[in-house]
Formats: sequence, C-alpha cells, structure tokens
Amino acid sequence: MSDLLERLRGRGWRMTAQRRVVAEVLDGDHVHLTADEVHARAVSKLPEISRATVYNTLGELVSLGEVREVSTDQRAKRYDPNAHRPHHHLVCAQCGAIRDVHPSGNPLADLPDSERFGFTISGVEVTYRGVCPNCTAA
Amino acid sequence: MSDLLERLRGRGWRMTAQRRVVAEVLDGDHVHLTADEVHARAVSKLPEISRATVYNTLGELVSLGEVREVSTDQRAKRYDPNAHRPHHHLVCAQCGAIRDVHPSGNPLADLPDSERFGFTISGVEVTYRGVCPNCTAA
DNA sequence: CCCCTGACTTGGATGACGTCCAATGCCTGC
DNA sequence: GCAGGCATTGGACGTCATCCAAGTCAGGGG
Repeated sequence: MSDLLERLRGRGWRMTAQRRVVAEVLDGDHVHLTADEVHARAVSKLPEISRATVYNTLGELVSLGEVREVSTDQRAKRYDPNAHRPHHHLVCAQCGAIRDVHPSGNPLADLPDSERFGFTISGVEVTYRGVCPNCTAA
Repeated sequence: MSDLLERLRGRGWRMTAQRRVVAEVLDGDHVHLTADEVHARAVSKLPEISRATVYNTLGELVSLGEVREVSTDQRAKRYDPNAHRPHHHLVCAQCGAIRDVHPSGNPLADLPDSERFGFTISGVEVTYRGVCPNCTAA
C-alpha cells in the first residue's frame, strides 16, 4: 500500500495523517467497505478523523482512479481498492458478502450495434447474484 | 396493462384506485421511473394518492415479480415494468437515460467454477455505460 | 343490497446515507 | 521558519426510503 502513497505523492497529493489512514484501511483483496466502515476503522487508528474527511478522501481516490466505487445493492456505496485489474462482482443475496470475479467472456462484444441505440459505449459492469457457502449451510 | 390488473386480481390482490393508477403509470417499453416520478404521474390522475402508498404498491409489484427494481446509479431506485422478458440496461453517463438491451452472450456461462467461490449463482445483471446520441451532439 | 372485517391508505415522524459550508488547522515550497 | 493555500472539522442540510397508528374502503356473507 505504501506504493499507493508514493504514487499519490508523486501526483502532488498533499500527505496528511488522515489520508494515510484512509489509504491504509483500503488495503487487500476482496475488500469492499462502505464509507462508514472505512470511517470506523480509520477512527481506531486516528480517533479524531471526521466523517467528512473520509468522504472527501474516498471521493478523491475515486477521481484519481485508485479506488472503484461499487453499488452492489441499493444501500451504501462500497469502495474497492482493486481498481487496476478489471473485474466484476459476485454478491451473496443473504449476507451481502462480495467477491471479485473474472469472467471469461467480453460483454462489450456481446452488444450488437442494433442494440446500442447510437450510444458511445464506454464500459460495462457485471454483477452476479447468488448465495455464499456460509449462508447455504445455515 | 389491463392484463396485468387481471393477473393481479387473479392472485387475490384487492383492487383499489391507487393500485390501478400506479399500475397504469408503469406501462410501456424503456420505462424506468423513480418512485417519486411514479408518484408525480399518479398524482395527476388521482390527486390524493400518498407517497407511502406508491412505495407500498411498488414494493408489492416487485415481490410479485411484475416489476423489476433497477439501480443504475447511486441515486433513487428505478422501476422497470418489463419484468417478464430478461434484459439488461444501457445507461447514459451524462443525462441518465436508460434503454433496455439484449446482449447475445450468456454471462452465466462465462463464470467458471473456479471463480464461483462455492456460491450458488442465481442470476446476473449487466449494465452498459456510455453517452447517448443526444448528449454526444450537445 | 347492505354490512362487516381485515386489508389498504395516509401523512408525518424517523432513519440511513451523503453533501455542503465557514471556520480552523497544518503541509510544503521558498 | 513563514506564508499561502490546501485540508480538516462537525454540524446543518438534502434526498430517498421506511415505519407507524389511525382512518378508510373493497368485496364476500347474510
């Protein structure tokens, strides 16, 4: 993750304790925290950090392309630090668990011109829904 | 749409003026209204209808499988009366316009077992993003 | 045809999530 | 170090949605 911090500094990001903590919280695979969860974890490392700063920082990381914003349900947005390797998501309908997945096909190729209605297509998101092993067992 | 009303009555739905109006508003292709838009249109036909009733009725139509809930952005949920023919969505990143599309591939077949993490997959949603002809021109 | 009952409707309170703002704090280049 | 400007703060505000208790109404039984 420190490479992320280096990269950001290189882009002229002013480094502060708050931003460092937020970046640290967003580390790892299959991490998909809500803003509130990020804030809760950040507080445990830096008690005086405010919600507004977490929202600001997350928004900046998204604009910089370092973090992806994911809406798997109609609840709070989630933040996915795995922004550099394209992937899609698999969501448990019961507990909300999320895994990153890499399907083999190319959905963009599957949309014929006749179904594009003159749009200039720029991207596609795929969300698989199902029930995770834990919830199936229960 | 009256066939929808017939079907619902057949399932023991108590028919009321409010429900009829909501069902009428949700008619047509490429219709993806928010709850508030549904309410606004319903009010013009039945001035005293309340927001709560619109939310209740939309929720029931969704449980009955007659309407699909769609979250194309992180704003308000949208309601899609085209629930019987499977399809995906194409969204304009600028104006938010939504079209129903029918890609040729089968995304479910594109997810190998090794990428299923033990989940029991039940469905998949695909959202194409781009810019519509109107916004491209502007 | 009317009445009764349980389902439906209402609107206002409540809650989750996110944004905005003016005042203050504190990086960083000089 | 100092200054200037970007970053942080927290509390108000906004949007979308849900909840609730009280009143209303659809439609089957008599």
